[in-house]
Amino acid sequence: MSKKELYADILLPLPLQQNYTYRIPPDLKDEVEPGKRVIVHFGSRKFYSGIIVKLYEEPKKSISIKDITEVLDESPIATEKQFEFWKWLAQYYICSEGEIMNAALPAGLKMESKTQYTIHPLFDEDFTRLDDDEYMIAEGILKNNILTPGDIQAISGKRSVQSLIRSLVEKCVIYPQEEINEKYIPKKRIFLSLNKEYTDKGIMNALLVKLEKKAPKQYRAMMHFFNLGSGQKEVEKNALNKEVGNGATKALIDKGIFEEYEKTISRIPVSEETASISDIFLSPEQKNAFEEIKTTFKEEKTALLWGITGSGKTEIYIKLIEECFEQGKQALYLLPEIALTGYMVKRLKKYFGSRLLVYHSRFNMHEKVEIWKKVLTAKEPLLIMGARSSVFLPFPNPGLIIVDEEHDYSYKQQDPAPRYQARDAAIMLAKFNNANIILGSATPSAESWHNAKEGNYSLIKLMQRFGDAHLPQVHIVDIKEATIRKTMRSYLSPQLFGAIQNSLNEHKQIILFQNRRGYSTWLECNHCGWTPLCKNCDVSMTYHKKIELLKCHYCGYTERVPSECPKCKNTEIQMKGMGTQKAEDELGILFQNTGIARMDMDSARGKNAHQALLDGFDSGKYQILVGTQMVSKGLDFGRVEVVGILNGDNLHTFPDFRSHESAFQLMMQVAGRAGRRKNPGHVFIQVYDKDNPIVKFVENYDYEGFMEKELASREIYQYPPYYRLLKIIIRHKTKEVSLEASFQLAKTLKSFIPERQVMGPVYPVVARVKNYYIRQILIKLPRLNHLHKLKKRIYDETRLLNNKEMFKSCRISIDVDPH
DNA sequence: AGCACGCCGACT
DNA sequence: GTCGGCGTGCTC
Repeated sequence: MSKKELYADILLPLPLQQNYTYRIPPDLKDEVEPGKRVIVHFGSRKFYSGIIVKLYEEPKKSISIKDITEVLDESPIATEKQFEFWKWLAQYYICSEGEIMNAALPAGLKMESKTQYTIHPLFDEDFTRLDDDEYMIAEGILKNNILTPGDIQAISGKRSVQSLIRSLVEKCVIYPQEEINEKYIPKKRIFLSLNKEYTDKGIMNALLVKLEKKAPKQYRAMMHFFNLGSGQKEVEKNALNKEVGNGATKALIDKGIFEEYEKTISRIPVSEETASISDIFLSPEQKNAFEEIKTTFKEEKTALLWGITGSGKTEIYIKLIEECFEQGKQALYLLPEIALTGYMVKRLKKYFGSRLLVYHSRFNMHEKVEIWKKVLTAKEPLLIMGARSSVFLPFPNPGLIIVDEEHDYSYKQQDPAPRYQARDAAIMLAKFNNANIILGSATPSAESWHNAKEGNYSLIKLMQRFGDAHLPQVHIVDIKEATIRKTMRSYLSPQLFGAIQNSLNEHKQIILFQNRRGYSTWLECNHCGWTPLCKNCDVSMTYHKKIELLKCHYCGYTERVPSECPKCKNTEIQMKGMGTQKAEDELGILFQNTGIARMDMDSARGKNAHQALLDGFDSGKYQILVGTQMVSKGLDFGRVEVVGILNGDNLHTFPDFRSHESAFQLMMQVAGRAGRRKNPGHVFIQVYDKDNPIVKFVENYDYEGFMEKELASREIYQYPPYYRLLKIIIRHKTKEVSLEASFQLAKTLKSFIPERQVMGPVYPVVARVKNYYIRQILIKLPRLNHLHKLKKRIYDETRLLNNKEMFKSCRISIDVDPH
């Protein structure tokens, strides 16, 4: 062991621009290792858990270096490979490594100290020198021994308690203390096993004979023990109690027949494989695709699997996973978040059983930590099905990455940094690990399609529907005409109405798509045209019938519905536009005695609500399902024959360069829900503009035709995939400052970026959110290799602007490859 | 991110 | 004149 001092660079889960150096005290020298978590003192009082990224003997020139307080882990919880990956992501998405780590680690592995107050050791219980508030706190601390800042706030009833706390500490009443606790708690259960002397068969038999006569309950307990344990030598105490009651179990423990002990158990559910992969037979087309994909992998290229809905992509994935398993490696199967709740997981569980782990946001932190650790220590093949954040799992040896529904925008993280695109991150992850990667979609993104056309990816096609299934027929319905002719029934054209009616008569099911949630989109005064707007944001409020409130979909602010127009005192306020709630209501009137379910962010909230809705639909409890985008993903119902898109003209709330692409993808996706089994389905797209070119492409299932046209316009207008985008968002509490800051920044940017590539500054579509005025600048960058330098320059310019006196309180964020 | 310090307006 | 608001800078 070297006598030199040892130092470590610690990565903290905070948006800090650099790592911080700590000294390793001699007694911890043997415990430290890159990848292990440590507790460090950071700032004036707080303790945090950080990760050791590097150890070295020469200290950096720094004024003061603190010691590491504690080493948390016995073995590393992150790998050096991950550090590389994080570093690349931080650089690419212009954020700090701390922010990446924050997104990567499950909450259970991150710790932060909490301040608590105890009785001051010098407290003399002299209350006369205290004022009223101080007196109450002193009483409280004597009663409870420990108070949190929240307790102090509650007792005093004050909003701000800092000065109160300061004076109490000065007067030796309370004493601050930092408490840091491991958040992850292993799940422990009490188990019972036979005491050694009873493992002898003769003794056990004698005991059983005795118990059978004298203590029938205990005899039953013994029998259950052998049953429940099913050959195992131990059984969970609770399980036995449930069968025979506490008394018998206790008696057997007291007699010394059972030994009682605590054991950590896993939260990861165990499941059996119920189907064999060798029973999957690929069609000639699938077989072909499978071989093409393997050739692609040999060439170390990314595979793009373009397969129409129902063409059997999943079977190919399963076969690929099997091959990955044969090499003893892990496979990652990425899916959009909501697709993970459904049947996809169930379907793969059949083949992979306990070798399949699921990872998404609805798992609690304890479960996530266990999955993290299981992946980290995986020596055997594992399949992880997960949402975007699962690209951060600590795979020791990933062999295959599947990005299904590759075009889905939910792969891009929007708001808190890091604003990463998980599909792109997955490609990088594969590169870092020499893993195979396949992107799959029925409607590949413009980016991936372009990459395939350029030869960067290999394109593999699946153009036939599996089995006897046919593609549903698409009907474009002109509701402008129907409205003039007054043949509309609520929001349904006669064609769609008739189809629903027929379908119901034949006991089939219907899915309707409406891309707005809430009841009506906005309210409007009949006389003066006044519309209620959110007081914090520049958007109109949406009426939600169930809660009878107006709600802002941006900040969540709610308001009562006005009984009269505040402008002209008119009491006739009309509801305009339709949301899913209204659609549900009106359908209920049109189709009485019909089960109607609504699926949107409001109805599918909570851990099980989404699944309950789907189960209800699957079991036939509901005949009609009406919903937002949620109904377009990962649903597979055999009895759906009719799919209706109520308003095919404006699927997108905002016009942006991607709105055509996403409208096309969305309609194709929704259409794919119909006729997934033997019966041909029908898709009705209601439009006001029957010449809408996107709808025409959908009608003919002409993906290639659409993409050709779309890419041509992207090239002309310099949008992705031909150019990269960088969106700079400037926010400030006052309008003028946000204006001036954005002008100055745009001017600076134009000094080193060609002027026509700097768009703006402009107001975004919603120019004020949560009382912040927003401006944005869009930068278009040619697809060159040396973008890191340019990005750095752009970032530096934003920092420079931020440092100017006038713009100190501007919040500037950069979104790389925005959506 | 959290916290301390410091500078301005509304109260005793 | 103080209290408490927020804006600013720093954290190994």
